[in-house]
Amino acid sequence: MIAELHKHPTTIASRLTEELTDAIVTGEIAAGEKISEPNLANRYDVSRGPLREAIRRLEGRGLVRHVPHAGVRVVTLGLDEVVELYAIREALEGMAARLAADHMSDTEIEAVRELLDEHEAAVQKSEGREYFQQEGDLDFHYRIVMASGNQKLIALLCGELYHLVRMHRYRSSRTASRPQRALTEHRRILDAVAERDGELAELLMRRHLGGARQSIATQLEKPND
Amino acid sequence: MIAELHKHPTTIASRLTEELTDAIVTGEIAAGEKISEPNLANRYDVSRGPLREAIRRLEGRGLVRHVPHAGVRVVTLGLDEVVELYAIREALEGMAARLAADHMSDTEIEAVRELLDEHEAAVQKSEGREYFQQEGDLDFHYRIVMASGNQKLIALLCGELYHLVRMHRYRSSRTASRPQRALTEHRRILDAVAERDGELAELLMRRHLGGARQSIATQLEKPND
DNA sequence: TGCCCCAATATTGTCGACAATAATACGCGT
DNA sequence: ACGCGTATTATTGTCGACAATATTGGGGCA
Repeated sequence: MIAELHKHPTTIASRLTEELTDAIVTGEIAAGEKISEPNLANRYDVSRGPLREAIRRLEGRGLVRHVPHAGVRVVTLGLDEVVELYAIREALEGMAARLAADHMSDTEIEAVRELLDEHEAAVQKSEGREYFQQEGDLDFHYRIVMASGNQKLIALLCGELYHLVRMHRYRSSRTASRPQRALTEHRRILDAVAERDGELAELLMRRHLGGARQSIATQLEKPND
Repeated sequence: MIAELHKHPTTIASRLTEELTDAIVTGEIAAGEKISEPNLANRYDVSRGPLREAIRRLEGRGLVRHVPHAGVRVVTLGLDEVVELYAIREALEGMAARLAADHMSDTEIEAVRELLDEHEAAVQKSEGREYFQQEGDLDFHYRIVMASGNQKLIALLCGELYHLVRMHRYRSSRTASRPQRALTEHRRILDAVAERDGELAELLMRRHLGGARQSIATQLEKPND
């Protein structure tokens, strides 16, 4: 988010798309909230034209739901839907890990290793600061997916699904992060990638995400809160 | 496409989205072609406003690619990209088949069985009419995915990926359809679903799609055409 | 009193015109 | 004659106003 002071003369609709995406993910615009076009238009000081185009893109990212002549609402993202999301991550990122074992360069592997070291330090220092760990978790997954080499897969995960994952994390912040355990699993996955063992990498990634999914599914059972 | 004479007062942008999707998929609008807004606007006799919104949605479906201030182009869909696509289908539809084994109702299973019978008859009667078989193939996959019960999965496959698959099929029509073999594999998958054997259903689906992927990947090697 | 129909209001959908950027073509200089 | 800078043109991006639809509130009737 530090960039964008590049030279590229970006368009209002593009800028709005990112701003609104961030606003929805962080909860600045509440889940389930009805989006009023005139409202948002002068809130972001833009015309309705670019705003509507940005909204159409949010629609494609699955962040809002649109019904003709009735407006758009931010998705609610119930726990069951998050479970669905994690099931898909299991399949897709398992595949990504397998491919990454073949495509990831040695230097990139080393870079991710250092990234995990930073996460380790961050976790040990600030015990309760789960927020950073959460974002750090996605950082790792992001790297693995990028290394898969499958462009469509990258677009799917980074362009749509990860936004929803982040959205869920901002909502239920204190839910079973278990940073130490996650970190260990990340290291194991990376080790498998480094050894070019795609099968193992996939297995470990699926287990990693499957565990997270079950953890969420468990909360779903409980009356909770 | 027979519908739409329902009562629902649909919007121009929505109608355009479907029309343009179909036009791109069938090749009426050529792959790689630059889309001119004024051109298409009076070609479909609409204003540029709804047209732009429809284009944004096509963008989300991965059918066109947009660069600011330079317009949008229809995606090219090289063979390597199709291979990427099938790799994703392998992961996602494998998962769908496993879930379908748990969720598909007996009556729905029977319905799909009849669908396959129709396909069988169609294949045997009109030998060379591959087109129908191609669409029929997606019909089967569509049913399995719908039965998975995972809404996000359904949206991903039916809302984005299948359009691209159909697009590829319209381009390279006569490429190794092997309808008889595909039909047999479909039956085996459905049998596994009927026996509630999710693991086997997933395995068979992955093999089914993996075979198709390798078939395409082979064409990729050859100098071809 | 409660329900239904109708009018008033607000919001979404659509349009045509204007502004900004990129592509093109022409002319000038070397 | 060739290349480059500039003017022209066309296309994309943006805006404000109008039309169509849904929602809300009020009034009448059973």
